[in-house]
Amino acid sequence: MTTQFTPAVPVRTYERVVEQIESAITSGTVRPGEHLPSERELMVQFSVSRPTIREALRVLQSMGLVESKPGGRGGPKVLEPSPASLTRSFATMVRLDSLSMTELVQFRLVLDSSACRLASTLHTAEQLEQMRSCVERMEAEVGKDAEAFARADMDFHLTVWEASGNALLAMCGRAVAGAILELITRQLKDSGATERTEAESAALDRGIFEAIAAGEAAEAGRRARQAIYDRYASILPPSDGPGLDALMG
Amino acid sequence: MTTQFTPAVPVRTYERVVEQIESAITSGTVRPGEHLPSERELMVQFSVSRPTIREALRVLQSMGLVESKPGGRGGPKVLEPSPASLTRSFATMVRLDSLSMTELVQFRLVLDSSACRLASTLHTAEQLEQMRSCVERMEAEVGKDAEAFARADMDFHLTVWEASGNALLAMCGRAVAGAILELITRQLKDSGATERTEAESAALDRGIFEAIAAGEAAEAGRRARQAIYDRYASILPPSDGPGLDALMG
DNA sequence: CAAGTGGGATGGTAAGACCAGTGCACCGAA
DNA sequence: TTCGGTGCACTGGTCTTACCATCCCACTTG
Repeated sequence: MTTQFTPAVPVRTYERVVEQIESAITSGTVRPGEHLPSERELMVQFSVSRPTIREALRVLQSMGLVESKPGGRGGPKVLEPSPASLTRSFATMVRLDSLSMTELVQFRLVLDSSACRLASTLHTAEQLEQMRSCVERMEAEVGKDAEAFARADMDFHLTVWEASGNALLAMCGRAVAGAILELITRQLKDSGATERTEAESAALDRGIFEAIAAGEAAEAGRRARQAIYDRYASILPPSDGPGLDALMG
Repeated sequence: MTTQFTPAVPVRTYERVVEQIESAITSGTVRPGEHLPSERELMVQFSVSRPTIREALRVLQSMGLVESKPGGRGGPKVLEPSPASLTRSFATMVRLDSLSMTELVQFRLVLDSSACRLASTLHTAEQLEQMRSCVERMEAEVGKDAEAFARADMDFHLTVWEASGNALLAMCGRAVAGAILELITRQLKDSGATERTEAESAALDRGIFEAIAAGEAAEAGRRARQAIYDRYASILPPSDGPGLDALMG
């Protein structure tokens, strides 16, 4: 025997509770909508104290797996799967990492063009109709209600992400678009100079829509890239140009 | 006055503690590597009891923001930003069936090919050397140490993501790769059938490396796409084919 | 039979205590 | 003087107990 002892890593009690409950949920032993035993019941079943149970429940809650409410008969409720936790993780990462505007725009360029390619072949008739509606709303609001225009713009992209059939792409797209929007509005409050590009934006989005409608994946991707580039390149430091250009070929 | 009372929503004490500490971290008041006050100190500063502080810390810990170890002078340590929490979210969602493996692979295909394109033009000499080293490590471990091979493989992609110059891309890439790896290895434990593709994987990665080294962005992206496709298409349900094919053009 | 009231269970929070591990400072030996 | 070991103080981990606010349900009462 070659002294193959495994390190005696200390394992937190509440972590084991988390593991067991988590696997009970993912394995379907308890289904969404059902209730776990109450804290007092769990502390008996796990042979641990209530604070330990509670710490475990807090972790599960922050993962979006369960929800605790007082009173309701029968303890913590198992929630429906939801992207809330992923969205939050993504958002905190974006906030935490002191990302540059260029990185955000670059990332969105990647996501958007891919989503458009996918949407070109995977869209449903209904989604296509919704895209058309959004584009028309944009065109109708050019130069009028800036907020309504922005909303229509966002709705268009939401629909595209939806139509890509990839929930991950959709979630990241929403998160990064939100982050960009936030930074932009903050930045604009300093510098002024807002609209005037509305007409161009609407035209770009219509171009994307038509490529998607025609099912021309490559063209849709190209137009999406170009749209992001045209819209945001001007607000990025010129020194960051290579980063964007590398993706434009 | 039009009866504009806001609902007296009960707010959990530990949630407020989480918020305050979280904003202290995201705002940079405390930096990664630094220590928060000890639990006993925090319970004085927040005027709450220790269990409340601990529940808040468990939540922050599950978000990957802090780490608690006994002894070390000065309380919980603030961690470097890491994709760990994102990785876990991905894996959990797939296990809960609210995300398919195909979506995960598709997402990685998008990220990987973009990262390779960027890396082709933005890489430093040092990073290039590191990539070469990883590829050679892979080739040396073919058919030998499976774990060392996997590590070299992962290191290669880590370097590529690093070289892309986009921290967001890198984080998401690491997260999705980690999730895929975790899910795959679990799946393999059930089905057996592992190696034999190691040689092919090494060859694919070498191809990517050479395209990056040559600065051929488009070719690097194409090869990265192909590599993901070849490696994972076989484990995905054939009905999900269109999703991947749409990106392969 | 309906409306209101009470009880009982739940989660939220607090206070106090003990244990095990860690790091540092101090002190003794080389 | 310097190196090494020992002890102490502090940390987090866990447990116990307790009290409060809330909520659901059943029972009582009109």
